[in-house]
Amino acid sequence: MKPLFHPSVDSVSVEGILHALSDPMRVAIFAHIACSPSAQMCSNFLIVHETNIPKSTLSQHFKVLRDAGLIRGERRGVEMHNTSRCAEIDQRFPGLISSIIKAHQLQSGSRSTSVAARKKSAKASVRN
Amino acid sequence: MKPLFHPSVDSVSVEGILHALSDPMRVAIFAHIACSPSAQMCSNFLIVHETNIPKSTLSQHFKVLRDAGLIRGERRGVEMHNTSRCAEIDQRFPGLISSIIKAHQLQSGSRSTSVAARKKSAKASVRN
DNA sequence: CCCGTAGTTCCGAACCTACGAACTATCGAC
DNA sequence: GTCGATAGTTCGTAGGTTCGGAACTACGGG
Repeated sequence: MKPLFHPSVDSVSVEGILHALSDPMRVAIFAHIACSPSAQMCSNFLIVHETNIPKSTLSQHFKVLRDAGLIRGERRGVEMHNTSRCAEIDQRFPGLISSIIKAHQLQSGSRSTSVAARKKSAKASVRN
Repeated sequence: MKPLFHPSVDSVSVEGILHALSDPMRVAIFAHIACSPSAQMCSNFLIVHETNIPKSTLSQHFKVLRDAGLIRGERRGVEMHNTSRCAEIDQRFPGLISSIIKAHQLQSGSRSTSVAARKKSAKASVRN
């Protein structure tokens, strides 16, 4: 099988990171990985079971996060172990990731909006 | 003419901000506005003259930044004055904006890549 | 070898984005 | 007032991106 692509630390771009994290599903996933102490496999997420998102979409989201350099994926037998690359990135862009995560948690704490609902409201505001 | 839409401070979302700033042209514009002490009208930007981007595209970029709650636009006669809403946002998401701007400057400082070239390279990496 | 599980790839439909052309609004000159 | 220039917006469309179902690959267990 094709080996997974991971960008080198100094080829990750701010735009790439911001793009990857500008999706509610992906920030949620990334926040989960970044916060958890141990590696996580793809499908063991609250969000995944809450929203029963299709596998293909999920796979894409993980790919985007990998391509942005935010996470590292490692095949372990049949399943995939994902770990955050926070430390590396923090060295290149100090404080970036942590302040995004902090803001994300602040938001999801203060609002009772679900992950699914959030996306629509974002698009609705465009039409004004 | 239709009055400009600006979201209230507490209806701005992290995703919206990240999306708006995940475009090289828009971060550049926003960084310029955020750093400059006085209001700026639409077309007085280095980037605009460097890349001679069409007006319609530029207008869209400004709209995205406004809709994300990052800037405030004010019609002053025939031209438009844009000011950053950093202070307001910083109150809601402390440190978010400043760390993004810092990262952006760090990147554009260390790399000699032009704004125009950056976008392509981001897309090229997807195909691996 | 066969089956179940975990992910990936393919592809069509829906959605988003860039930019030229046509439009609106305001100011200044005549 | 009307003509023209300037600064932005809106519209339409071609090209690109994303979502998700169906079909596929990889590995492990029985």
